[in-house]
Amino acid sequence: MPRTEDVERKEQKRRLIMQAALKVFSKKGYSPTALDEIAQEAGIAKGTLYLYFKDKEDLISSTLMYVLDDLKYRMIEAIPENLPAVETLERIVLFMFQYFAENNEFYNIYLTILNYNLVSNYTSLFERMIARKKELFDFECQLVEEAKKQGHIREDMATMDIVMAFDGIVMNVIDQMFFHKGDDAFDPHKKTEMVMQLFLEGVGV
Amino acid sequence: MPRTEDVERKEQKRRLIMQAALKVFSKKGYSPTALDEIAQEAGIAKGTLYLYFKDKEDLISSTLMYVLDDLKYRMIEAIPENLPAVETLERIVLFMFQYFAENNEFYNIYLTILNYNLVSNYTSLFERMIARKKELFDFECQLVEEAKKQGHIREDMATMDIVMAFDGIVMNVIDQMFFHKGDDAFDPHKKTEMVMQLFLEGVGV
Amino acid sequence: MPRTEDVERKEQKRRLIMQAALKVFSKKGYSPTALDEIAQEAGIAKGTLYLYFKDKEDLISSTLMYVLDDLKYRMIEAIPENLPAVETLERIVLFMFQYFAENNEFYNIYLTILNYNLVSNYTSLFERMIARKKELFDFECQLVEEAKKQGHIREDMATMDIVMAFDGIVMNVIDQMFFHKGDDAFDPHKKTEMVMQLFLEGVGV
Amino acid sequence: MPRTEDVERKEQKRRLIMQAALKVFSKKGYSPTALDEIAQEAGIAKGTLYLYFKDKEDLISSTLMYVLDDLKYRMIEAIPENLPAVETLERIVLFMFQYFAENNEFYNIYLTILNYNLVSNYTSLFERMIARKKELFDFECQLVEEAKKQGHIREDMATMDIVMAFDGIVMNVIDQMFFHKGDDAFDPHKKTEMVMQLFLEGVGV
DNA sequence: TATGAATGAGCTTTCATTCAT
DNA sequence: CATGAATGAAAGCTCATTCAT
Repeated sequence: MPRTEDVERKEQKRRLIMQAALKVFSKKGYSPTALDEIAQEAGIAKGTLYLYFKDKEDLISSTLMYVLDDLKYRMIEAIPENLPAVETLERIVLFMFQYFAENNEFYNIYLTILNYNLVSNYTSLFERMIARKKELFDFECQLVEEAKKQGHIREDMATMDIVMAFDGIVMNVIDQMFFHKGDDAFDPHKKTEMVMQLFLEGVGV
Repeated sequence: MPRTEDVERKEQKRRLIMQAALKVFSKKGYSPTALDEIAQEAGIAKGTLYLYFKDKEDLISSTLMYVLDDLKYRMIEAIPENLPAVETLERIVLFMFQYFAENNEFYNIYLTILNYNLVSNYTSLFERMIARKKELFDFECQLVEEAKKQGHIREDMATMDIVMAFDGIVMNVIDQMFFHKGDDAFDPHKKTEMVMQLFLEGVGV
Repeated sequence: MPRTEDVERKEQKRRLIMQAALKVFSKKGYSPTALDEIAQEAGIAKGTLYLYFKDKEDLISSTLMYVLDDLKYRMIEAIPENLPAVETLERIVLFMFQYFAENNEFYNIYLTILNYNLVSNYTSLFERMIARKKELFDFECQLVEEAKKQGHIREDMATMDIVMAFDGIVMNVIDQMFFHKGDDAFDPHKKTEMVMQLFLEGVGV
Repeated sequence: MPRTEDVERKEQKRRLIMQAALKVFSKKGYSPTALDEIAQEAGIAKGTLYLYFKDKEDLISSTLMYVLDDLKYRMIEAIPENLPAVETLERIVLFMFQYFAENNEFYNIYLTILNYNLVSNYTSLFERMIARKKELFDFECQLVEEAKKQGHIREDMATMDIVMAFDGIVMNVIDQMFFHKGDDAFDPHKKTEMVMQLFLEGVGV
C-alpha cells in the first residue's frame, strides 16, 4: 500500500487542475468560465474535476487559496529576516512588483477575489481567504509600528491609515502596470525606489 | 408630433431602468444578475428592457457610463474653479469620500468595472468607459503639474507616478471604508485631511 | 386586464403538460424519464416546463395529485348517493375496473406512487397524496360499518381487515388485467359480479 | 486446478454482492441507486462489480432472481408435503407473512419488480423473473383445484379468479403491514387465521 | 409602446462503464 | 482477481433573447 505516493500524486494533480483553473478564471472571471474550458486547459475530462473538487465553488475557492498560499510562501522566502522595518517594507514592494509582473494571472485572479466578494455568500472558505489577506495587512502594521519605534516613521499618524495608503499605492501601481502594459518596460527596482520615496517623503515641497 | 416630449420621456425611463440595474448589478455582479431581477426592480416587463437597451451587455455598459457621468457631473458641481491646484486635489478627495459614502452601490459597480474588464472583449462602449476613467486621471495630472509650477509639489517626481499614488491611496481608503463598514463612523473631512497630509508630507520622520 | 381568462389558460396548459407527463411517467417510471421527453410529448420546449412547475419533483407530484383528483371526482360522479352500503361498494368495484380499463396510464402511474414512496423523502406534496389515498380507504371503512349495521356484512370481523381484503382483491384483478391484457376481453360487469360474490360469500363450500 | 473451489468462492462473492445490492436497491429503488453505494455496502471496489455482473441491469435482475429463488426455496422448506390443499394454502399465507415481516427489504424489492416492469424492455432475465412469479401462481392454482375436488372450495368459480383474489388479499395485508408499521405488533398467526376465514367464508352474513 | 410566455443553447453535476495498474 | 481514477454521455435546470398579442 504505497499510500503516501498516492496522496502525493493526487495532490500534484490537484495542483495541475488549479493551475489550469487559475489561467482560465483569471482570463474570464468566475461566472463566465465554463468548467469545460478548465478541463480542456488541464487536459482532463470534465467529470474528473469532480474527483478533486466538490463543485465549481470549491474549485475557485481552492484555487484562490492556492494563489494566496503561494504568494505568502514566496514572500517569506524572498524577504530576509531581521532587516530594519522600513527596509522590509521596501522588500515587500519590490517583491509584489516582481511577483505580479511575472504572474500576470495572479493579479487578475486577485481582482476576481474582490468581485467574488459580491457573489459568494461568505462561505467558510471565503472567510479563510479574507483571513489570508488580513495576515499581510497585520504584518505590515507590525512593521510600521516597529519603524515608528526605530524613529523611521512619524508617530502622529494612525498605523492603519499608513498601511492603507501603502497598500493603495502599491496595488495601484500594479494595476497601472497591467493596464498600460507594453508602454515602457516596467522596472521593478526603479518603481520600488519611487514608491518608497513618495511614501516616506511625500510629494510636497 | 410632440417629439421632444417623447424623447425626454424615453430618456427618463432609460434612467429609471439604469438605476434599477445599478442596484442589482452592484449587489450581485454582472453575470449572476438575471435580467428578470432588474425588470422587477424597475417595475417593468422583461421584454421592455430590450426596447431601451440592445442586450445585457449594452445595459451594463450604459449603466456604468451613467454612473461615471453622474460622478463627473457632481464632481464638477462640487469643486469650485480657480482654487489653487493642491486645494482642488483636496476637494477631489473629499468629494470622492462623500460621494461613495453616500452611494454605496456606486463603489461596488466601480469594482464591477474592473472585473468587467476580464469579461468584455473590449466593446467600443467599454472603451468609452475607460476614456471616462482616463479623463479624471488626466485632470489630476494637470492639477499636479500646476501645483508643481506653483511650488507646492516637488518637481523631481514623475507626474503620472504621483497621480497613481494619489488615486491608489484614495481608492484604498474607500475600499476599507466598505470592508470595515460599521466599525467607526467614517468622517470624510478627517480622512481627507489625513490623506492630504500623508500625501504631501509622507510618513517618514 | 382579462385576468380570469389568463388564469384559466394557464391552468389549461398545466393540464396539458400533466397529461403528457402522465403518459411518459407511466411508461417509464419517474427517474428514467427525461424532461426532454415530456416536453416533446407536450409539444413544448423544455424550458417551458419550468414556467409551470418548479422542478421535476413538482411535476410528478402535481401529476399524481391530478390523477388522484380526477379519480376521486369521477368516482363521486359515477356513484349515486343513498344506495345501500353494499351496493355502493359494488359500484366502487365496477367504477375502478372501468376507470382503469379506459385509463391504462393511470394504473401504471398508480404503481409509480408506490415506488415513489421509496425515492421521495416525504415531501409535503407526497403526504397530500397519501392523504388522498387514505380518503378512499376511510370511505370504504364507513361503508363497511354501515353494511354491518344494515345486516349485510358480518360483525365479527375487523372493519379495517375487511377493507384491506376488499382493496387487495380489486387491485389485484386490475393488475392481472394489465398483465394479461389481450388474452380475453375484460368484462368489467362480469368481473365485478365475481368479485362481490367472492367477497361476500367466500370461496369455501 | 481446484476449479470447484474457485467456482464456489466466486458464487459466494456473487451472493455477497447481491445481498448488498438488495439492501440498497430496496431502500432507494433502481435508478436512484448508484453502483458506488452498492460497492461500498459490499465492501468492494466499484470495478469489481463488473467482474461478477455484466452491468447494472444484470445486477438488479440477478438480485431479483436471487430473492425469488430464496423465497421459493424457503417456502418449499417451510411447507410440509401431503397436507390437505386448503391447509397448504393457509401455510403459504402464514409463510408469506412471516417471511416478509422478517425480510423488510424483500418486500420493497418486490415492489421494485413491479416498477421495474415499466423500466425494463423485457429482457430475457426479466422474463425469467416473471416465470418465477408465475410458478407460485400456478402452484396455487393446482392447490385450489385440488381443494375443489376435496370439497373444500366451491366449484362454481374460476380457479384463476380465486387465486387472484387470494394473492390480492395476502399482498395487501403485507403492504399495510409495512405502511402502518409500528401501529400494533403484527401477529402472523392471527392475521393468517383472519385471512383464511375471510377467504373461505366471505364477509357477508 | 409594453408585455410576458416561450424558446433552446449552454451550464453544472452525476454516474455507469472502462482500463491501466 | 481487484482496484479506483478517468471518462463523457446525459440529466436537470437557468436565463438572455424573441415575438405574438
